[in-house]
Amino acid sequence: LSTRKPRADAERNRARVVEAARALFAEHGAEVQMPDVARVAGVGVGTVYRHFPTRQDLVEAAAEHRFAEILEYARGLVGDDDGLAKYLRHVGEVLASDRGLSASIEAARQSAGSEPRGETRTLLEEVVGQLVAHGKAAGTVRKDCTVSDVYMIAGALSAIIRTNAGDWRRLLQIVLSGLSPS
Amino acid sequence: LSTRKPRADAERNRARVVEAARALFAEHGAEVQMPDVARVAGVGVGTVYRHFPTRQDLVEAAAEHRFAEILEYARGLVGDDDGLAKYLRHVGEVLASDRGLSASIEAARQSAGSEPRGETRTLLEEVVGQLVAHGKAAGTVRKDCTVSDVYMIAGALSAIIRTNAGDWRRLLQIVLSGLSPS
DNA sequence: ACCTGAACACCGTTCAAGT
DNA sequence: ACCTGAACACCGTTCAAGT
Repeated sequence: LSTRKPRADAERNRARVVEAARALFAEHGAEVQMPDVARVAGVGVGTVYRHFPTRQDLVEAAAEHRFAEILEYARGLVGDDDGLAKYLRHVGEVLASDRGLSASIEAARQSAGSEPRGETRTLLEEVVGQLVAHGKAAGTVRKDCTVSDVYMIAGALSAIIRTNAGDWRRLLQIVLSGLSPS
Repeated sequence: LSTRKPRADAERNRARVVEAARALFAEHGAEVQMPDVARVAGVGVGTVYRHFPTRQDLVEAAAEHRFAEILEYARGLVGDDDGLAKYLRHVGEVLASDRGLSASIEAARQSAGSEPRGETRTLLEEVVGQLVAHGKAAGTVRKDCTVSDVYMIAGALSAIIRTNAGDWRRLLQIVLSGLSPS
């Protein structure tokens, strides 16, 4: 795709839309409406749709910095024997603090066939693989644990947090116990 | 509330609506529309709303027989040392075979403060309590396991199944391992 | 090139009119 | 007493007109 210099005001508007979306989704979750985002961003609805063809695209863009944040944290855990446990706890914390994020994760999965598209997600998968591998070597993680398991568990935590279906820390505790070598 | 004999056609219509809803929700999941239910049931939309004030009420009514089915199965597990594991596996099977059911469970949780209202759900809670207690006595279940844990796990399975976020049998395996005595 | 916001489409829900 | 379905409300998305 040919990406030529966008006009200055277009870029500014795009940034404003993402910023408004971040704030609104984090506080109110997925029920935020597009006209609201436009109003808070100070642009017309059409502008929102120009930059993000669908609501889902906006939700994902608003969640992107959270993934970057999580990736950063995960990198700091490489080499830690309890890295996987700490990683999942951190994911839980972030999800619990940003109501829009779990909606984003879920919705992204609904649409895409095989989910993690985007630079950040690919890198994240790599780092999580290292955390799993290190845990196995250190004897803190079961030999049959996979990166897919970790994704699925993050999805489960996300669902429990989003629907308020219970104490996510308790679920994490159970799951981590299940992932430890017998 | 005063419940006086409803008219015969009203009762017949109600049954038709539930029957149509069961079939449609099970096959197409939560995206089924109210006018579709009305059409398949052979009644007007207004009639659907007369019997079920809100879409959610209809979804729950359509899911009721599944809960009854699960309760029945759970009763047969009382006294089985692996009752809890078998119970959760069965819940997974049912959820995987009825796309509307997990939507129902999730949505019910969204609305109600403390979820399990209705006769069946109360009885179910009782039986699950017995399964947990028996497992502890038999040494197949951790001492700190609670009925809430079991509900939360069912919720997690439901979410994974509904969003196609992974292999629910694998999640079940991990969680059961986590609930076994160390 | 990009922006705006009125208009459209879709679907849950209501209610005036019928039997 | 209950049923019907046209009409309303709401919200995601589009597009004709503007700059």
